[in-house]
Amino acid sequence: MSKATRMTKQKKVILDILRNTDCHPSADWVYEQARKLVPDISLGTVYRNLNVLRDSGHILELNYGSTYSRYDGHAENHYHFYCEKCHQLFNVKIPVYEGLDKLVKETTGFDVKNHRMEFYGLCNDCKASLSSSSSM
Amino acid sequence: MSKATRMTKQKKVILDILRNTDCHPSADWVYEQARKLVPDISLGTVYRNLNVLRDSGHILELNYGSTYSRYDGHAENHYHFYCEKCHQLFNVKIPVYEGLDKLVKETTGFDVKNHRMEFYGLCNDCKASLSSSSSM
DNA sequence: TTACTTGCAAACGCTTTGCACGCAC
DNA sequence: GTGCGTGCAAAGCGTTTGCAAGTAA
Repeated sequence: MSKATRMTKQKKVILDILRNTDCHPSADWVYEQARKLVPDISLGTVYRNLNVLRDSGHILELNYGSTYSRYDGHAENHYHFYCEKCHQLFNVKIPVYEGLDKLVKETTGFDVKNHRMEFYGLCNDCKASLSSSSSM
Repeated sequence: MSKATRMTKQKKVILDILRNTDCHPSADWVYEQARKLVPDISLGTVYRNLNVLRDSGHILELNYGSTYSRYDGHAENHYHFYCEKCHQLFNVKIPVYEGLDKLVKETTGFDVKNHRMEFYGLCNDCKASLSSSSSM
């Protein structure tokens, strides 16, 4: 399906970083981490590889909630929660409703391949810091 | 909840445009339409008002699927379908699962306020143009 | 009158890209 | 050896913002 895709040191490092984190980092964060292992890696290379890995289905690009994309090294579909105060992304551990794709396919006639769902609100820490009036 | 919010000619025009279209336009498209009614309106004003209207809950900002935001003048929650070929956004007419917010609230403990869902795939036109091999 | 809103244009921030060199295959 | 991937830096592009003038309340 995709082009040759040569496995370079840089691409391997980027994929490893994403696979071994449970947060949903920005391209810049990945770049900072990658520099510890490949000091002369460039930000352009990070972006290029993130796009390649996204296109080949190895990672997810999450582009809601803020002005920049975040990436997720776990490509199986799952839902996310976005905290509107601290802007963190969390995984939501409820089952993915596969049947929804079929329902929408029947309703619209479109060729539905997958779906995404994001929940919005306040995470535990931010909820607490609000209810205790001002925390500092 | 929000500031004074003065009703200006510009803000009214922008809201009217969004209320009276069934597509999900970009800021630039809104700007082009608004110029027909207020010729000397500026793009900065369009962006400022879109943000004000979004913050006051009058419109939705949809920022998935591409590098720029689209806007929806119908603020009640509903789901969307994004065509990966022609990049159009469509409304999906299935009921909104309000219970999901409660489920996630119970699962995570977070203060869940709302959720969004987007389906991805090919719309009817793009599906047809693919199945007929190459249309040109 | 007051201070929110505007038009203009410059600046901003994230992302992409052109180029020549380097390296995986 | 071939041509895809890289580092570097500049450009691209959607969006935001500082400022002085305009205008809704």
